Amino acid sequence: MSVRVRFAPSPTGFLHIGSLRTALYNYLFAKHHGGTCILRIEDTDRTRLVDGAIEEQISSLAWAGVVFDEGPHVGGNYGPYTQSERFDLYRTYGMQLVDNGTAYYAFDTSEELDAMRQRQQAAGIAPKYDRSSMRNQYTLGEQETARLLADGAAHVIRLKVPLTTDVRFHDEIRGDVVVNGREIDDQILLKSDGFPTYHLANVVDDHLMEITHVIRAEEWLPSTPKHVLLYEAFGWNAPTFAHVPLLLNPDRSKMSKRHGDVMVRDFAAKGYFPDALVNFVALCGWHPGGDNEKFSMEDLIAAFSLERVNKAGAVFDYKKLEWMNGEYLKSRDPHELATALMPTLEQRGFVYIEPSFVADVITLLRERVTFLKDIAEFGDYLFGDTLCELTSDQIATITGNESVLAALRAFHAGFSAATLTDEATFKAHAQASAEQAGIKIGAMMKPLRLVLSHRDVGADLYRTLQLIGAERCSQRLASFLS
RNA sequence: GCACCGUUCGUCUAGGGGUUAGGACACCGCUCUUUCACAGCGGUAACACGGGUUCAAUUCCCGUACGGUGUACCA
Repeated sequence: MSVRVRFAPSPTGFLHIGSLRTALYNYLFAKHHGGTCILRIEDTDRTRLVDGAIEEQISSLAWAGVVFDEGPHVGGNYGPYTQSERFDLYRTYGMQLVDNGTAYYAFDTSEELDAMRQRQQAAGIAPKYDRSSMRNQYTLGEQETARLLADGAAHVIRLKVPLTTDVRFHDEIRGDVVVNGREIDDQILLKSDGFPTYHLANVVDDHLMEITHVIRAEEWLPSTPKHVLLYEAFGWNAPTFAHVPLLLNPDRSKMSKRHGDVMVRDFAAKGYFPDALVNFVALCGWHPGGDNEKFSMEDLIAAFSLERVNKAGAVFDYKKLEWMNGEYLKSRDPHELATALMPTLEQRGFVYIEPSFVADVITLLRERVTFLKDIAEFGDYLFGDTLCELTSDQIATITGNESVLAALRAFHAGFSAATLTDEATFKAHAQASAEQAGIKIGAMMKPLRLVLSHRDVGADLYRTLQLIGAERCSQRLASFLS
């Protein structure tokens, strides 16, 4: 049987980084096994829908390289892939359970349910639907139930959980899990608005779409027994379950904003490379063994297995992610990077710049920054002639010492395009200029850098001057010295 | 509260009955260097605790502690 997995988000907002990882694991698992990866939209909570969320999530996923073989946007033989378009299906299947005695009608109002929970809390017992005292098919009797239904009374369908039998299932990551029936609530399957809850819709769709492996976040582990019960009630075989560990905040709670970016689009906007993010996030909770940490999508697909997914949650380390991004920045082809940087440069007003020049600048500066777009800022003195303001400290560094100024004048005086033909010539000229003013070459370099770039730090000066070009260097020296 | 899941350096992790417990990020130091970086070299730093089982346990079992998740007509 070929592998079929699904990623099933709710369109309630932007794509969360944790969701990306769950989607990624599904994708990797499917591709590793030559299987099918499906996108299904779980929009059964009509109150939480967010406009445009589906499109945003799909595009965030696509940005990261997670694409689907089936889904609302690409079609497939198991559609529709949006649950609201499968509305009638769930009622039909829900009724099937009522008919076979594994689910039942209940008529309680939310106030009555609240009161029940309060009573239970006061009595110190776990809040759970009390089938024997609430208003449902069993306490009301068949006749009254039929009458209420005929009157169109608001009602829900609840799962009839066996009172004391153990529910057991195997999780690929966690092993065998056993939960006693008395711990499991009579979950609502069909809400009074006619929509299914997650649990019903999820099980029905996973079965109908022939899902073989349910790979989802650990937060679903506690409700899995309900799903197992549902499969049994329908007489269906349950898929294989695999609950992946959570992504965590530094305080080890479930990852959320507050501690940093959590939406995939935030990472994209910040300038992370999609493959760096994917590489990093794949390694949060999974490791193929060995010392390698760089994995392309192809590598990940080849290496991925559920057996090597960890059990414990992983704190999301933004620092290490930055390092990872830097690694990608350093290993990428400069010409490709130049193309990617062009829009940013244009935004900053640097137009008519040769891509090959940009590539040279990237090669020169990329070891010093984390993000590609940082180069537009960090190398502004290379791209344009409007330099940032010098601080008073910086001015003092240059003009505070008469010898330094003398060295700069000497440097300027003998400076020409020929000075930059090779590094030795440049060095010799700088050396001579410093000596003439009676200072060491080291004492002149920083002031020289400041005059030409208005920055304290930067790349190797010889290469920097070369890229600025002899003419612009001369102009900058002249305008400062005058 | 109850249920479930988890616990190797600060963080991500490798490992696995006998190891100097390995790597990476971060941090510190050194080297290189006109600066900042990069790179190279080196360093600090971990098997939560208590019982078993065993010749031997960080590794297997059981408890405890701690943490997380769940406990909705949300997913």
